Amino acid sequence: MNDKERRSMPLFSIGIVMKLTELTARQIRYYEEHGLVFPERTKGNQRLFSFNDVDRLLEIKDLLDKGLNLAGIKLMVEESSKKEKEKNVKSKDNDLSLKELRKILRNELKHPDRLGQVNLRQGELSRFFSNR
Amino acid sequence: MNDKERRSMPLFSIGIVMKLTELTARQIRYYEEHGLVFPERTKGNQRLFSFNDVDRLLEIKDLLDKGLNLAGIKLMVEESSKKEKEKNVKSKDNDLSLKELRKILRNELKHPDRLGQVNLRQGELSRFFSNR
DNA sequence: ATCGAATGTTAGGTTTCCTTACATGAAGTT
DNA sequence: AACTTCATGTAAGGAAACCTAACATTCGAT
Repeated sequence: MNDKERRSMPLFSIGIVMKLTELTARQIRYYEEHGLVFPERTKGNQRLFSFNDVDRLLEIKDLLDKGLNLAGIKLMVEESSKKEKEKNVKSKDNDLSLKELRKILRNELKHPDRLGQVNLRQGELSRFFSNR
Repeated sequence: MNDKERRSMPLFSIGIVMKLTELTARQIRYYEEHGLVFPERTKGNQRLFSFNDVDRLLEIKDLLDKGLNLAGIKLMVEESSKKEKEKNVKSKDNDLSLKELRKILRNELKHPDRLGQVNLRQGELSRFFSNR
């Protein structure tokens, strides 16, 4: 499993995504309805979002805050997705990066500090897991 | 938000964790009952697992496969958690690592390849997000 | 004043998860 | 062989989270 797969893996329920993005369920569904995100579904038809999806939602939120309307945002996110794709084509395989990554990720903790409901600060997850 | 927080963040429903770990719900709950993992809970009392929790479950599964019983496993995972903690104490703050991480994570994809149900290969997530 | 875009809200139904309790298979004990 | 114990399966009843569809509201633009 490489980075690409990892980031497109359906992991999060809509409830979690709400907390991560501080968007309402209504908003998220509305954006999907208008072709801005494409979460997977469980067998029971419930939405499952990937890191990429969350990234995209954060980007959407960002643009909304800046006054864009959905039509404009749609163009923007499609655009930035294309760019990413190109980058991907040009960039080498990421198995090497993975090794580095592991090396970097050599620190650990133990007891979750009872964070409970972390409201992700705008763009934090995005910046980490994504690449705009 | 640093790496540590990110990894202890309650994100995954038990359903997802089942797929990630290939453990049954019964098993996961049983391990919790016996003090091997400590997932958070939603307001409605549903379990929410972090990356660390998933890591730990993968480690447990590993040890089970090797014939250990829960008592032994409990000792092991407690041990390895302690080690992680020590490492953490010694290691510098990871905001620097974060910068490197971002640099490394400069590749993207677009359309999830309809993976649907990825059964995480044993230890893959673990190796990526954790550090044993 | 009207319209459309974005979001809120509500209702009814389905899926997922919860706990509790009892059942079962495999291993070890007596 | 009968008994235990451990790890897991399974079933029941209920609660939480999610679903779609429909209607309501807000607000900026015409």
